[in-house]
Amino acid sequence: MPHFDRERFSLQHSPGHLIALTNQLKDRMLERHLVDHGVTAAQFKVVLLISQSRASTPADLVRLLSLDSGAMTRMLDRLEQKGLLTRERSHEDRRQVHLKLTEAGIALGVRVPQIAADATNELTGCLTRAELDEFQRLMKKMLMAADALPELPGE
Amino acid sequence: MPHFDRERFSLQHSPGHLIALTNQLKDRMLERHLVDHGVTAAQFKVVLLISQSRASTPADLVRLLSLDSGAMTRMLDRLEQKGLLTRERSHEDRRQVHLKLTEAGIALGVRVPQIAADATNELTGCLTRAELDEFQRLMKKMLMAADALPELPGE
DNA sequence: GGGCATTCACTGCCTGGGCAGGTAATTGCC
DNA sequence: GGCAATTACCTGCCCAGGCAGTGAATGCCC
Repeated sequence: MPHFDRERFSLQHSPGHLIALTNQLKDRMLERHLVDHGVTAAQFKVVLLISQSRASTPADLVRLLSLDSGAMTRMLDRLEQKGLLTRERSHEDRRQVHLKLTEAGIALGVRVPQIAADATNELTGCLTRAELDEFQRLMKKMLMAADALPELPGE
Repeated sequence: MPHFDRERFSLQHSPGHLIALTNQLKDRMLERHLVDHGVTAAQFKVVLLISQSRASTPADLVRLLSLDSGAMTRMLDRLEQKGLLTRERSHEDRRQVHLKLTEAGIALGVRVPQIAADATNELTGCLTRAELDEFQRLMKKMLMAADALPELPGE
């Protein structure tokens, strides 16, 4: 039996809109914590993944972040522009581009987990541990049902 | 006691990234249901709110959707361009612009609740009723804690 | 009633994502 | 070995949101 029907549909109470608002709130909080470090919420994800050695090419990032390849190219343009990383064509596979953080990028990468943890705590601080666990479980359930959860290599 | 700290922070398992992925999935599903009707997920919200008489000016929409005023101007440009609505300067308050759906806009507005319900059911179909209720409750809790839930006039 | 703050809609400029198409390199298959 | 399919990255063209600043209209308050 479906949860919603035509008569009862109200945007304000729909899960979809709540998700959009929650996502917006999360980004705002994260941006606020990041503003002094000169990067945006979107850029921080890239720096974090490279810093944690989870990604070393644009294709890695596209897979991990479920983003478009074209968007990633431009994102890396901006990060390169800011002097946070460098691109270098791979020798083994000349299609690939190797990403390496600069010194500034490494320094930022060290700070970034604490910033992300702070922002996440600010968002979820009003929830109990059990509520937070359930919240994450439900999102994973929906993502897995739609096969939209990128699997993690080496885990 | 905070939920997260620097050492344990992994983007893939963080609530923030799960929210982003869930939001992305929701938009993809909604776009797929809407593509035959010639509007995007963002545009459908505007048509729905005007159709349900919850908004009649750009300022209403900005409040209800928690969007930027400049973004709304451009959104309305596109919808006007598509022939879904018209703008008319208010006579009582000449700062305001009254929004009115055209016939095509009204026709779309009739269909849109069913489409939204279908898309929402597709997203949440894997949850039980209790899980869905809890999911919505938790999001409202976070939004209210941050005062980021637009209150609904007349409810 | 005049002066001032606020509201409303809009504009320019930026970041950001999706899609389609293009090119080069690699892989796989016969 | 050669050819087709795939992969990786990039580009142009969209839609979309945030921020800052503008100008006009309104409300407020003395």
